[in-house]
Amino acid sequence: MSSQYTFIGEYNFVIDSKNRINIPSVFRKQLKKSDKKTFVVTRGVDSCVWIYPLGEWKKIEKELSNLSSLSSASRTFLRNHLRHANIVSYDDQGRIILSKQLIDYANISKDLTIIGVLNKIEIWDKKTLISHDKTSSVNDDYYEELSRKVTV
Amino acid sequence: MSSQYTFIGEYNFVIDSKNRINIPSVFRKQLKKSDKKTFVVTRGVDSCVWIYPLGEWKKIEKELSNLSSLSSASRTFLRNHLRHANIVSYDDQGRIILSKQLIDYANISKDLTIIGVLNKIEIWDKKTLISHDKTSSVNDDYYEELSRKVTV
DNA sequence: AATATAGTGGTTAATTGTGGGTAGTTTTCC
DNA sequence: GGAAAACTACCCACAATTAACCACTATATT
Repeated sequence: MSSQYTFIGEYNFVIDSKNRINIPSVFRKQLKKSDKKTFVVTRGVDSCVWIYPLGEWKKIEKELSNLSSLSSASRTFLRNHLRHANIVSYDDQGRIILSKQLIDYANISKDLTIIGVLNKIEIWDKKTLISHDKTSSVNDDYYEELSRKVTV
Repeated sequence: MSSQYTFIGEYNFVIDSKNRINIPSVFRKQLKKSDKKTFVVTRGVDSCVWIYPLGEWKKIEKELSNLSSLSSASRTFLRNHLRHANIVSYDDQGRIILSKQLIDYANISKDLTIIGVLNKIEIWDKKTLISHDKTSSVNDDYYEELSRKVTV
């Protein structure tokens, strides 16, 4: 499964009093018409928020839709992976609204760091990311991410 | 078979004294003209209520009747859940009426949690879901296999 | 210098979720 | 059968949230 998106780089932004966050314009420009200015926002594996362009999310959905509701483990898996996701479109200024649940989950207060990770975008609370960087082995994270993308 | 619906996310609502529950507007907006503001409501396999858009339900009926890939035991199992289905339309405020049988089955009192699961919507009693979350096995082998396979 | 773009902050208007009323219909029970 | 109760299908109302605009500043571009 290959992606046409190449989100890379790191940007510092803020969240405003209405829980709006700006998606960097360089990322927005990569969206296709079929994405309809829409992202799917959900929990990341670490304490961050993951953002997918709609079309990229649809690929994930396709995989998920093969799971049978007859299996109890499948049902639980589906629920747990879908319940934290939101569909959001960005406004004329390029901002999306982040749900309170995700703000809590990612420990977001004011200053954010937005990171492009190929086919998805990560939103981190700035301080949380700094302390996460300190406590986690950079190499482990890097290879873990790679293992998901590349089959060597 | 993939669906055109993308029901995802978790929402907290209440049921009122007339057994009306609101369908989240983000879900309602996805309905097509051919669905005629109508859902099919039935027993979920867990202690919850499953809701399908009318058009989606018709697909399921069709599959059920001619899917030979399912064992006869599976078909019987599914049928026993789906036979409790009833057709409901939502009112001008976006609410449907839930039957007493389904309210009893899903153990619904007042606070609800509504979860989008791709092509269907689950209605849970809030407390029931919380205790279900605790007892559901997310650590069995199959669940872990799913986590590895599906890159969310 | 003038123009355009990006990020941030507000204001206003529309939508959403929830509660209730009522007239008509169906069901229940004696 | 007929009265009482329960249930529908439409209404209206309203607070709170959300979406749609407008405005300002700073940086980049021509």
